[in-house]
Amino acid sequence: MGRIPCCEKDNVKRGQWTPEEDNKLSSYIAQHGTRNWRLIPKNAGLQRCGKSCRLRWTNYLRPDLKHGQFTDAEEQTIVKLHSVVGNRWSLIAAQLAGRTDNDVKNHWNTKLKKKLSGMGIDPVTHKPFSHLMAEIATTLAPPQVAHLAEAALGCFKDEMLHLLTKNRIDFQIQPHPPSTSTTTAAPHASAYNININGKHDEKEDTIEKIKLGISRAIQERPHDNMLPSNKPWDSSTANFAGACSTTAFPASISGGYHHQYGPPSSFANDGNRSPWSQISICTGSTCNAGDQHVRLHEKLEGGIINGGEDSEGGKEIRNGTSSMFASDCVLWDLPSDHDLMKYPIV
DNA sequence: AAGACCTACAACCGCCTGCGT
DNA sequence: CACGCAGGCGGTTGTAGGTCT
Repeated sequence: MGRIPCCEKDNVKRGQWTPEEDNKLSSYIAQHGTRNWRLIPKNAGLQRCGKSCRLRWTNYLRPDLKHGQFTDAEEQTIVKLHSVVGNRWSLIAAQLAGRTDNDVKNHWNTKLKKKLSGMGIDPVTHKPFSHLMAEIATTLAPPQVAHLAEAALGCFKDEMLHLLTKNRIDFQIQPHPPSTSTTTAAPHASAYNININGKHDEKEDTIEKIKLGISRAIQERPHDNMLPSNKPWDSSTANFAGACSTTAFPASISGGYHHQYGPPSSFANDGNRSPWSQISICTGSTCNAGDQHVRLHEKLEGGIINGGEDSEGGKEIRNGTSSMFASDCVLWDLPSDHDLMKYPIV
C-alpha cells in the first residue's frame, strides 16, 4: 500500500513560482504564520501543494535568508562540518545564519566538491587522494593492488578528467630536474613536478598519466607499519556522535577537522590568507615541515593567489581563485616513503 | 549568429521521523 | 500500541541563463 499523496496532484500547479504566487504566500504567512502547510495554499488562494509552499517559503521567501555568494568563512564552515557529519545538510545549514540546507547542498555539489577535488582531496572522505593511494598500496598484496588501483582510478577518473579537460590543465608528470629547481620549483617533496601549461585535450593521455601515478604510488608505498593505526577518517563519525550529544559540537568539529587537514592554525582567521591555500598546503603528503612549508606559503600567496604567474609558468586557472592552482601542490602528489608521515594524523 | 554545452539554483520526489489520537 | 498525518531531510531532476565553439 503506497503512501497517500500530500495533495491531489491533478489540481496543483508545479514548476517555477511567479511573483504573484510569492506575494500571496508571503502575505498570507505574514498574517497567519506557518501552521499547517496543508491548509496554507487553500487559504492563501494558491493552486500549490502544501509541501511546495513550505519549500518555497523555507528556501526562498523567508525574510531572514541570505541570497548572495557564500563567503570564504561560510565555505570553510561547510567543508569543516561536512568532513565530520557528511551530507547532513540541515545540520550544516543550522550553523550558517541565513542559509538553507538546499543552499548548502547546492553549493557543495556545484562548487565545493570540485574545489576539493581540484585540491587533491577526496570530497567524500576528506582525505588527500595520495592518502587513498597509500592505503591501497599498504593494505593489499601486489596483485590485488593492481586491480584495486584500477577500480580506484575508475572512481575518480571522471571527476579528474572533468577538471583536467574543462580547465585545460596539462599535467606533465616528469622527474624533478637534478638541481636547477632549488629556488624555482614547487617546494614540495613530491617525486614529480606537475606543470600546468595551458591547452591540452588528450584524455587518453591523461588517463595514462593517472595510471602512471597510481603505479608509482604502489611502487613507492610506505612500509605497512608506517601508516597510523588510528585513522581519523574512521573515528570522525564517532567523534561527532559524542559531540552531538552536547550542544557544543562546533568546537568538537574543529578539533576533529584539523586532524585531517593539518595544524589547527590552518583555519585560524589570520588576516587575508585564503583558507583554501592553507588547506592545500597541509594536506597529507604535501605538507613538508620547516622552510619548505614557509616557502610554499610565500609562493602561493605571492605568485599565484595574487593572480601572478609562478616561476614555472603555472597560471591561475580561474579568475581570482586559488582553487585550481592549489592542485599543483597536492594533486597526484605521490607519496614518497616518509612523505605521508611528515604530518602524522594525531 | 546560432547551436551545443555547462553551471547554478530552484523545485520536486520519496523516504523517514515524531507527534497526536 | 497502532495508525495516520505533517513536516523534515537528502537525493535527484528541470531549467534559465551564461559561455564556448
